[in-house]
Amino acid sequence: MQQTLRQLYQQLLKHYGKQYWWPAKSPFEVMVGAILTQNTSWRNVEMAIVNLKQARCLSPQKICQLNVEELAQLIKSSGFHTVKAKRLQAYCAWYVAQGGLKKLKRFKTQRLRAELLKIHGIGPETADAMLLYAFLRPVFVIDAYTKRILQRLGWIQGMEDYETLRALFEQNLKPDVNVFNEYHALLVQHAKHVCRTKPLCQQCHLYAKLCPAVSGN
DNA sequence: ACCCAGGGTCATA
DNA sequence: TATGACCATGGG
Repeated sequence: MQQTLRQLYQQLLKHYGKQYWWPAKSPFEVMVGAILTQNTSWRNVEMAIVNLKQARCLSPQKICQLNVEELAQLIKSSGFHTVKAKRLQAYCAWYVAQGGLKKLKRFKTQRLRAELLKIHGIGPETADAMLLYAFLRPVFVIDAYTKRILQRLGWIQGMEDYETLRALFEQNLKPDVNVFNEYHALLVQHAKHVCRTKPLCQQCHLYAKLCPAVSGN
């Protein structure tokens, strides 16, 4: 499995090139984006972030100070805005209470992950996206795309839970922040180019290279 | 008009 | 523990 996961990475990288994630100018912007993009296309999130910047509200303090209705209006384009406004404030309240980025960077990864998961509205994927793309920790982010692609390749059943899949990657790859960064981004990129419904896409260049038995070659 | 997107929480059985 | 409802906008 170590070899196949590595081959998948090489194939994706060769085909799509580097993705240079996360599209944000600061760690805090990554964190905000991670919450806003929950079950939402990145397009809609970008508009919300632009609104926050124009209103000069893209800081933990400002987000805490705004009332929820105002905040919800600013992020309206990202969908679920009433829910996400609360989540942003819950996250920023914690962020400020912990003393900001300098203090948080001192946390060990395990501890930081556990603390993030206690925050209302921060689940495993959002926490891991923050850990990898904002805190630069070697944590592999699993999402629906990752699961679907592995299933199409015939490498998993599809019933595995989040932690099982995360362990699959983390235990079979060297803990390299740059590789984990590109790998997850490449899986997202690839998922946009393959059929969502059909169990197998014959034209997909990956299958011939990675599982000839399945692709029929 | 229908489908879904870079999820998470909560109520129910 | 395991489903299902719910949150809601914008683009295809």
